[in-house]
Amino acid sequence: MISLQLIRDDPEGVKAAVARKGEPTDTIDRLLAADVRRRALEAEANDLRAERNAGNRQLGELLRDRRTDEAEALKGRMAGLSTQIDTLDVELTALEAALEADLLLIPNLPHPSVPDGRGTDDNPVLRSWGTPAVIGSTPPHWEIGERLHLFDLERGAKIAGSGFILYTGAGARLQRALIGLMLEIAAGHGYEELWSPILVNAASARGTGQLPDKEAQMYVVERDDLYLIPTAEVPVTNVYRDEILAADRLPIYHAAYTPCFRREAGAAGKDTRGLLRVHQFDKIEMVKFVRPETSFDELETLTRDAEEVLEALEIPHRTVERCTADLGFAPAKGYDLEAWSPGVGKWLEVSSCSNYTDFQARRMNLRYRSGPDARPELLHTLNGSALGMSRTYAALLETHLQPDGSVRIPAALQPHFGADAIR
RNA sequence: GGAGAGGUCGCCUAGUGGCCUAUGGCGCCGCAUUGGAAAUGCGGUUCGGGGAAACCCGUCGGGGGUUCGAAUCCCCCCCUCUCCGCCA
Repeated sequence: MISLQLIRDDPEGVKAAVARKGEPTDTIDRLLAADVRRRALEAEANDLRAERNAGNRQLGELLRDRRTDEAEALKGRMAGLSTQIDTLDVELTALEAALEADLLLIPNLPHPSVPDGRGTDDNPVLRSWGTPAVIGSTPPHWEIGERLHLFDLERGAKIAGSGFILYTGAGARLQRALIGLMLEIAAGHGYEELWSPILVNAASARGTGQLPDKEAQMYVVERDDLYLIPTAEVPVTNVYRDEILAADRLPIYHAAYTPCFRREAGAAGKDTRGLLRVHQFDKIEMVKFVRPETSFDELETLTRDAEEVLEALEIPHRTVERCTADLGFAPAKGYDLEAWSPGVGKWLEVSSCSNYTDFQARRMNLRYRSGPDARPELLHTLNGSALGMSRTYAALLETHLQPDGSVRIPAALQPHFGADAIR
């Protein structure tokens, strides 16, 4: 959520920034009107409370002194005050709820450096690594996987449904090896490993911005009011929710492996073959908690850390900057890593690295204290995948398929996989 | 799932309807003392909202209720601990 103060101070600037993301701006005027009204009501209720507090103090003294008649008279007046306060409170509570609800719907403002655009086609390519193989030079990963018995899409669908992958034998081991390598690389960059819950409560889902914006994307365990995480970003970013961290603890880097669950509602038929778009996939997520003035530099190193995984896997890839239309609800700026899939003939998004500035921190009431006597301030949060597994897995199979039908295992992965090829 | 005990300002803790405008200790910060320190003494030390400020308001796990008035009484929920049951 963005700062209400900022909306008060510069409503037109906020509207312009929201409009750049293509999000509606009508909530902003409504919000400002509600804010004015709220503050007036609050001041009024505040004064009445001060009066009641003083009166009650006096009433206590009267009762102690056994001045019963005076006490009874005062009681009558106090009761009237409380009725007035209650009336104001009812309106105030409703107003605050509406204000909060509106505030939660306003996206984070894009950083001025974010390029304008209408969709993914407008994402500028910043850099690329490796030489993409010619389209059609290799079969798609689902054919490779079937021939080498790496995964079983039909039985996965039988067990859970379409989009739930059953990995088998060497295919399962490859999955585990990738997780091991990625966690090891993250550890090498100073990310402390976490192993977290993969169901979260509503407060956590709200904290990172999944609620209310992306509720339809999540699997919900209604009976227990829990949500299956769509990314480790949710549990890991919420680790310090409602805390005040000492500045000398910053920056904090965490990395976590988790399965991720996404309903992908509305995406049916769109790049869904094989491992391209699945309901459950594995991912290593890096999360950073940093001082505000460092967050954009931290985004650059975060992105580099993710790129290094693709380099270790020897997969040609490119880094694009997400334009305003593709940036997403909560980030202020972000990059995507796209691995080349010669079998599918597409660039596959395998990582998304974003700076959320204070957007998530404000929702989570997550602050830090710059010195012993300093006021708590919001810190900045970032996260990036390193990497999303199933598409990386697909690109890996297609990239390293050998003429003899085997798949070469890149050197960095061999210690984790325990062999130099899948035959 | 059942029974019980708890949740108070970083930590510990007092507090059974109005001198609670929340006690005391530890820790921390400042000042005094000192050549410097320790010890000692004095003062400060939750977080948030409003306000130029003085100051006012809220905040005792969360939400409701009773009352002129709730940390305190009642109801619901969450969390922690102990015991029992079930169980990977």
